[in-house]
Amino acid sequence: MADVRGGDLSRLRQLNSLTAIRALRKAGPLTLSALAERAGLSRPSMKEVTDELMRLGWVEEVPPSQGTMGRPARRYRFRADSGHLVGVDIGGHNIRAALSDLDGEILAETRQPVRPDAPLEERLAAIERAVAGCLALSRTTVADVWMISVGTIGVIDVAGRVIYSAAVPAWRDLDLAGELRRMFPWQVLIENDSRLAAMAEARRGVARGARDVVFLHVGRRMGAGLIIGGKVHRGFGAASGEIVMLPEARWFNAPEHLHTCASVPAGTPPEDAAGYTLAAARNGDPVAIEAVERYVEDLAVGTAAMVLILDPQMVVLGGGFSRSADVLLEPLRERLEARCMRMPEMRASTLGDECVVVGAIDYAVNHLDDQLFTTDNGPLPLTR
Amino acid sequence: MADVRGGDLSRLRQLNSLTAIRALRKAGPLTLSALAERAGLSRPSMKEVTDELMRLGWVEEVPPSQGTMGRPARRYRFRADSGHLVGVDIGGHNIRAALSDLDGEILAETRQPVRPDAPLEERLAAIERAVAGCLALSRTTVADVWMISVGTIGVIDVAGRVIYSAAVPAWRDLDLAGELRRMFPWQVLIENDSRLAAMAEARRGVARGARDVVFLHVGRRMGAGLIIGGKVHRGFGAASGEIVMLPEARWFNAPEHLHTCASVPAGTPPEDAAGYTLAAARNGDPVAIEAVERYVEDLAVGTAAMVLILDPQMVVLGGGFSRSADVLLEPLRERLEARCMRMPEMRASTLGDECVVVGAIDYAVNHLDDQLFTTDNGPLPLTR
DNA sequence: TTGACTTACGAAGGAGCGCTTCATTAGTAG
DNA sequence: CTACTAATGAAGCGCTCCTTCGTAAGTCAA
Repeated sequence: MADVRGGDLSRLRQLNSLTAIRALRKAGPLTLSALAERAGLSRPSMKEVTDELMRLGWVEEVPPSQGTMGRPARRYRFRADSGHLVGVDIGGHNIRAALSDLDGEILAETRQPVRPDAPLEERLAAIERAVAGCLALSRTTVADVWMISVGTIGVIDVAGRVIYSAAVPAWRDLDLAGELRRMFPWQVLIENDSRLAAMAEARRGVARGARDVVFLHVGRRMGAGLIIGGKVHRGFGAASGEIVMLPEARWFNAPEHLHTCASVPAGTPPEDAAGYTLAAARNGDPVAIEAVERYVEDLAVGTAAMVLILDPQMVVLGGGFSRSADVLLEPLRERLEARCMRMPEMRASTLGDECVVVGAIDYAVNHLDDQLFTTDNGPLPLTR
Repeated sequence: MADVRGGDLSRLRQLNSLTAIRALRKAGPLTLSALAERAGLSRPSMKEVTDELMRLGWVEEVPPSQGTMGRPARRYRFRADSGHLVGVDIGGHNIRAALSDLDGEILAETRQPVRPDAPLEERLAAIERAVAGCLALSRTTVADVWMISVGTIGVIDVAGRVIYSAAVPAWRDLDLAGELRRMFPWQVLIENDSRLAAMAEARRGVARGARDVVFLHVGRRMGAGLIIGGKVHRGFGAASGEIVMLPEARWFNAPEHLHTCASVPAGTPPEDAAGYTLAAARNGDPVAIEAVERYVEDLAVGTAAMVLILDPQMVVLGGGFSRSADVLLEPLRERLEARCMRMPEMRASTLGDECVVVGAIDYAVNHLDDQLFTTDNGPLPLTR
């Protein structure tokens, strides 16, 4: 409804160009006839459209497919390499970066370890190194990149300023968007990491195709990301998904059950304790099993709140502990069934550690699509 | 993004027609020049567009405004009366109906009392009487109406079947949409009453203009309605907003604090007890004040869950008890401030008892707008 | 009442975009 | 080598919007 606007003939051409681009992005290389049919245009018209798109660098010809009847048809494909996107995951211990083409196809990935208590400069330098590494790996220059999309823990306000970050002390009150704009001459997007992970699941993970998704980040810290109507739901102050802050939802202290389980041998480093408990539960250790049960019991309360409030199509279990989804998913389902009106589908994430970087890329692709296909902004967003 | 599609010249005209309609709906009667400017068209083109719209019955001329410089300009207005919408609120004790024009301007309203335990036939007959009354009052015929939009308590599935309704026994498992289609030859919409009330607040009430709104239905029964991105959020199985089902959210039994307050004289009918307590608290009765405090304490938990999860722009306090918002709103705000990361604006509903009927109308208008302005469906949705 | 000024109207001519049609071309199948 | 298939490219048409310009219908001031 927002993007109905009138205009002259050139607008029609713009619309048809975008339709063509979209069809090519979705369905790979297409012949002129196929493209024309999909877009509802005649072939001669579509020819002009593709000619223009080729001139502008959005589309290129590929060799015709062989072995077909009749004269071989030209085929066109979207030039996903006419621009590039960078995704970054700023975690406590690691900074991951990835570079992708405009389709979100990942072309290079790097990782830079960083101490959680590293001062600001060190952390920013690590980001710069990670991104530079990606560019070098894929032989891409700064000018080839259009957008950088960053995910980080904590609450980031609408302007890209870090409001709150329990895990990374140096991060608090930082104008992250400003820093990034200083470092890179690209459009800057910033989002909370749980929301980006949710995005990744909804676009290429186990929740592909679902419009309303609740993503549970279960790990040493708890978090949640919401996809509503196929889009990241940030909330008015970019503070959505913070159910962990509500004591009655019992998320905040839930991981304690796993960390302090009596089965864990003394001297286990704290970051390994939960993993140990989960493994022990898998192997039948009754003490560990009980700890996991208490954990899931708490986890279920906050999760039920989200399910009851939103009635999502799917709940995805992600985050560090989701490697133990075999021990967690079934008990969680049982407890939710007792609490919820309508049970959503429940699945475990399969994307692993790259899930936030990948989500950052997907978020950028989504953003780009909006810019391209929301016909409001600007004349026509085609470049050379 | 979903509604970018190519097309020929007629599509451009369609786009421009819709733009004109939208401008006229939003900004009242406009001259040709004003209209052309808003739509970004030249005057001659806009003239043709309006000519066509007048031929089709969507638009009509009004007398030119006087006292202006230069030759008086023709003015056009959207003919909101070229179609009508019916809204119905099926409550436990009352059935309300309203008839509006396409702008949602209410032209007639009726109310039919009905016993909560009335059998199905009686209830359906009351609906029919209420609607017929509206038509008679406004001298509208069945053929003038396009759509009926119904709000009712309980959970209604996506197909319009009542899944669950604690308050109205006869309602359970009813194919309400089917019944309504049998009764009226109109397009049928069904929604939960809390969601419709939320819609009313977001379109014409205290939350006007807000995109993300949490509406609290506080009364003898508790409920919630969500507006996300300016639209009613139903959830995948139309079961959103049911936080009352979660014991830990402490909504379900919250009204008990008001009903069983020691200040209430013996013999007070149960439906008046809460009102009595709230009034007593307003007058400074310490026992009642304490009961209200306990009530708000519980109310705040479920509300905080919604605010933390969604981070809405605004929370609206509605439902029967919202008449006592002066006693409730401030304490609720205090408790939320202690729990939430970012405080949403908080307001009390002002729409009163008609809020659900009005919301039903607004929902229908919204739906109509979607049909009109989502350029996908059908050729061009213009009628005579 | 008249003349200057302002603003809208309506008709004419032109440009851009998409459509249909048809002869031509480049393959495969027998 | 011929028949068949399917895409190509050019020509001509119609629709929608644009610009331009002379005309019409008001207000304002003398």
